[in-house]
Amino acid sequence: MRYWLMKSEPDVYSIADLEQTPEEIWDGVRNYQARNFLRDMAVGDLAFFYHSNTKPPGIVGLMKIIEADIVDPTQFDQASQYYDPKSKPDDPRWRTVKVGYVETFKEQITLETLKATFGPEELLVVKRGNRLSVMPVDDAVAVKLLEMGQP
DNA sequence: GCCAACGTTGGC
DNA sequence: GCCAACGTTGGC
Repeated sequence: MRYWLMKSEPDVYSIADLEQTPEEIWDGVRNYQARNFLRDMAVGDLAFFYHSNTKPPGIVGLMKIIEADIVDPTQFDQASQYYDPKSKPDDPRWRTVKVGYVETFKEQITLETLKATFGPEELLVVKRGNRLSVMPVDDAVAVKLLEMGQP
């Protein structure tokens, strides 16, 4: 079982939205490195939900991978902002996962706290200029994050 | 609103 | 295939 971190702008999609659903296809990722990480995910993996482009940014909760290797439907939807005319239905370019809500942390772990606790080599999200929206999290770091989120 | 840090595009 | 220009992400 592996741990991951996945970013979303809460104005677009927040952990409160996921809690209401409470499962969702994680669509709209259009970056090859992030897609490759999505491809490596397996059912049962846990992922930290990170709110980006908000004040303050940080980890707000936990979700689990409930279905792996899903074709992202938005790539064929011309009405979607994620529509990709170069992707062919018989050879979809963008695959993703379905996530399920697990919990919202009592307190958000802010980016400021993350930077104070972890180095960029431990946790990629604290690295300056990092734009990757999906990334792996080491077991040891994940265990610490879970402790921080569940005081 | 600014701008660093990329990723993508397109001319050559 | 190179690389300048452009666009986007996302913290500040």
